[in-house]
Amino acid sequence: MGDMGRWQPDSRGRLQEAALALYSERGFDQTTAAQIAARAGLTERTFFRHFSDKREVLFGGSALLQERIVAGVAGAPPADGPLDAVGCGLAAAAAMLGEFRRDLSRQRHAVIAANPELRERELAKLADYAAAVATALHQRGVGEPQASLAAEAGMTVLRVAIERWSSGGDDRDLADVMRDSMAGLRAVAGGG
Amino acid sequence: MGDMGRWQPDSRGRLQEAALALYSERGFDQTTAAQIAARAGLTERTFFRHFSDKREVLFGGSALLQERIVAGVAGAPPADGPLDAVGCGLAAAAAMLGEFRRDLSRQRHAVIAANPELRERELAKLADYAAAVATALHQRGVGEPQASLAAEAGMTVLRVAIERWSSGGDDRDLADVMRDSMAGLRAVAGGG
DNA sequence: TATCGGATGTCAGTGACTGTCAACGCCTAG
DNA sequence: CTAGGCGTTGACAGTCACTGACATCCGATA
Repeated sequence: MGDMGRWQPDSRGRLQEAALALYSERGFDQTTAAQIAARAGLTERTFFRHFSDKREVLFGGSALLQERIVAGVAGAPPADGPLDAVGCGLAAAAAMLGEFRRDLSRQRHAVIAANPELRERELAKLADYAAAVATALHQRGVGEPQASLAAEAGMTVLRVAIERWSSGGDDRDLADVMRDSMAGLRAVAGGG
Repeated sequence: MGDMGRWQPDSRGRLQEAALALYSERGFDQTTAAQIAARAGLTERTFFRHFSDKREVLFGGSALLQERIVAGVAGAPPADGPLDAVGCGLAAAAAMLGEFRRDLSRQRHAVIAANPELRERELAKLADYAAAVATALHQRGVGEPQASLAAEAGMTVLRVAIERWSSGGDDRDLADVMRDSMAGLRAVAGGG
C-alpha cells in the first residue's frame, strides 16, 4: 500500500524534502519541477506522478490532518455546542502539528507566506477542512447555516493561531495559542 | 486615466465579457486565453497586458469592492464594537453587489463554483479584504488578535451569505441575507 | 524460468505566461 | 499642416508547468 520505491526507497518523501529545500534557497518561482526532481534523483515526469502540481508537494500531510480534525469533531462530547465541537477538532489538529519538528514547520510556513500562489493553496486547504467539519457537524444534528459558520469560524481560529505560533513571537504550545484564539473569537463575537 | 481604447473602445471590458461567456459555455479549463482574446477582437498578448492571469479576468471589480468595505468599516459609529464595524463594511459590500445585474452575478458565481482554481482565487480575494479590514480596525483602536479575528469572521459571513444568495434558494436582498448570517455567527459563537 | 504489475524514464505536445521590438493612432508643440 | 512624444497593440520567440503515450525496469509470484 505504501510507496516503497523499487530503486531508492520513498521517492515521494525525497521529492518533498528537495522541494522544501529549493523553495527555501531560491524561492518558489525560481525553482523548476525538473530541478526538484533532479535533486531527488528522479525525473520531472515522476514528480508530477506523485504531486498534481508544483504547490501540492508542500501539502502532503493535509489529508491526514483533515481526518484528525474531523475525528476530533465527531468525538466531541454530545452535549457540546457546535463551536465547542470544532474546538475539539482544533485540539486534535494542534496535537498532530505539535508532533512535527518545529523548525521544519516554520521553514514551510515561511516559504508559503512568501508566495501568493502558495498562500492561495493553503487557503483552499483550509476551506476543504471547513467543508469536512461542516459535514461532521451535520451528523451531530447541527443545521445550516450554523454548521458552516461554526466550521469556517473554526478555520479562522486555526489560521490566526498558526500564524501567531509559526511566525510571531508566541513561543507557547500551539494548543495553548489556539485556545486563546478561540476565546478571543468568542469575546469579539459574543460581546459585540 | 481610464482606459478608453484607441482602436475599439474598452478592450478590458470586452475581454471580461468574452471570458465570462466562454467560461460559461465551454468551461474554464477548455477555454484558452487566445480564444478569449480572439472573441474580443484582440491578441493573446493583449489579454495578459490587461489581466495578470487567466483567472483574474473574473475579478475585475474586487479592488473597488475592497475600498467600499474598508470605507464602511472606517465610517462605522465610533461606539460600535469590532464586529459591528465589520457589519457596516458588509452592508456597504451588499449595497455595491446589489447594484449589479443579478443574472450576471449568478453566472459569474456558477463559473467560479465549478472550478477549483477559481475558488482558490476567490478565497485569496476574501483574505485580502480581511487583511484590509483588520488594518481599518487597527485604526479604530482595536488590538490583536481581536482585529484579525473580527475581520476574518466577517469575511466568513460574507462568503456564507453570498453562497446562500447566489446559488441557494434565498431570494431576499443580499443585505438581508448578510444580516441573518451575521446574527447566526453571533448566536453560534456567543451562545456556545 | 516465464510473466505480471507497479513505478520510472523518454519523448512529444499543448497552453499559460513573459520579454522584446516594431507598428499604430492620438495628442500636442511648433 | 507637420514632427515628435506617448500609450496601446501586434508579432515573435522563448521558458516552463503539466499531460498522454509508450518503452523499460524492478521485484514478486507461479
